[in-house]
Amino acid sequence: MDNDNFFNKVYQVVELIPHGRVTSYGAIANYLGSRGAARMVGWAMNGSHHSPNQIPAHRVVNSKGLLTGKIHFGDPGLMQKLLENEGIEIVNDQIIRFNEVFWDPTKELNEF
DNA sequence: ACCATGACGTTTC
DNA sequence: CGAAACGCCATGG
Repeated sequence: MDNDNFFNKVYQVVELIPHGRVTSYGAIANYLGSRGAARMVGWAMNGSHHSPNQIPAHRVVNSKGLLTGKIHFGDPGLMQKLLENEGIEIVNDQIIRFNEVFWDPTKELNEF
């Protein structure tokens, strides 16, 4: 049984993403302590289907705000639809005002 | 134990 | 500004 592994951390952070906000793989990886572990975040999302909870992976995009993982949703376009449903504008698979909807765990979750 | 892959990121040419 | 290469860490075979 795995609980405190890298994956679970990613799941937690992704589930903590507020409605109408998005984050990037690198941001999560950085929050986990691994700067270059962005790939692992994506890998974790790949196993998100294994998670007992629903992982809003559609709120996780790459640093460019591009919906790179939309293909893994089963049907491309679903990811964009979900994001648009939350008030996020997307054009050409790219998030508009990505800087405004960007939610950084290391910045938001990090209390000071 | 080693090699290959992966929904990325940063740096360099 | 655009494309390519390297780096990064973890999982799977």
